[in-house]
Amino acid sequence: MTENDKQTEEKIFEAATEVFTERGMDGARMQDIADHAGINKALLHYYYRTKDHLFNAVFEKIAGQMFKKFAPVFDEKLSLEEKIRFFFKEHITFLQKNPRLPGFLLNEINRNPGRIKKLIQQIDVNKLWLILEAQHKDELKKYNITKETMPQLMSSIAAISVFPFAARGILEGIFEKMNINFNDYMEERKGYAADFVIKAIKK
Amino acid sequence: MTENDKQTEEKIFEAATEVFTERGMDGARMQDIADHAGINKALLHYYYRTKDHLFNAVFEKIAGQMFKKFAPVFDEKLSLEEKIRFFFKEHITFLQKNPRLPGFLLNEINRNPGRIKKLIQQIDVNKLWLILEAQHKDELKKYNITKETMPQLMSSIAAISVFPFAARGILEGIFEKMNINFNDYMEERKGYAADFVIKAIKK
DNA sequence: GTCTATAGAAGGATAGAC
DNA sequence: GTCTATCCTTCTATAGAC
Repeated sequence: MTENDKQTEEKIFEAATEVFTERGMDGARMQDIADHAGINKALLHYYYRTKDHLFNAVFEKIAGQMFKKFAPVFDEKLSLEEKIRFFFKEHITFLQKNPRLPGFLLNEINRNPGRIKKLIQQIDVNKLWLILEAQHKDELKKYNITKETMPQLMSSIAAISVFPFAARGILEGIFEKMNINFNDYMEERKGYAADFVIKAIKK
Repeated sequence: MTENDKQTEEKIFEAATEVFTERGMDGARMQDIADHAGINKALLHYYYRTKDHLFNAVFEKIAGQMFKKFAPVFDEKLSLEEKIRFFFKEHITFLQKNPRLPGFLLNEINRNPGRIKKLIQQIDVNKLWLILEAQHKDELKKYNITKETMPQLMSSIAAISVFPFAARGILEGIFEKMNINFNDYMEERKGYAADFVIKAIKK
């Protein structure tokens, strides 16, 4: 693969990411992607054969990025409370830089749940619980966290972080009349969300 | 409009709701809608002229239903805590019966934020706050709720209720390995979410 | 590797018979 | 009001020249 190859393939991938996240698989047009990449439609097929191949490449990259963002929580040598603060700060900051990813992913997974299966299969939830339990054995006694309520808690944390971006269009519509800026709201949310969750789970 | 008209138009609308919520505007096919309605493609155009008209009819009906579900909270003669319990119970029950609505709405609003503007313009957020304040003047002192933090709180409540349905594909993938049933999880969530939020906002 | 031109299929919309 | 047949545009994908 020559240097020039690399550049073109890269340009196509970036253009495809742009267009797919903006319009979704069904709404995206190969012509539009070619225009964004500043090249010809035929070249897309030369590098990626079909629209489906190109989409899958983009989807898997983005889905991978998204899930990776949850990982550091299980490595960091932080208290449970610090981990929660760390997560919201990092995750929301990531989403501020990639605000369209949540809507894109949620939608495409709904259209085709099988797409995400492969990625999810790699996650061993029971193992993650054991890690958390080991890391915070004593600390856990201060919180209402059990293996049984983990799904409720985890999905609530994800919801609080991800939902505002997925529902951005609605929120901005409402905020408009209250003179609230979406970015200010998200900035404030990093701390609010952490306080909110920590308070909720304390015994 | 004859009785027969009514039946056909109704059948079309129901079929369109089914197909649009399942595949989205871009992914839906007029032929598919016609098949679901058990009629001919040309009839769709006879009743709704274009795909766009038909979609808008479906979208506005669904968006209206969704927003109406938030209204009773401001009418009910309940304590703040009871209102929160009432909301999660009612809203999640509604979504259990219409599990694809969240994903559909969030996605279509992202594709075209202007679509929801008209509906949102009718909501007077400042007035809603005044109502809440009047209804719970004394009670509010026991909670960390101010006009300033209302957006954070409201969006968190919506998130906790709506997100699991929008992310259903991901959650079911994860739950599968833990032998958790999505419906059981949602049933449990009605109470969990209420406890969670009430705890979080108590002073 | 990149382009132009075009094939081939799909899908929205309409004409016209009944 | 409902159907069949068909038009016409759009879009993915490929052939073939350079």
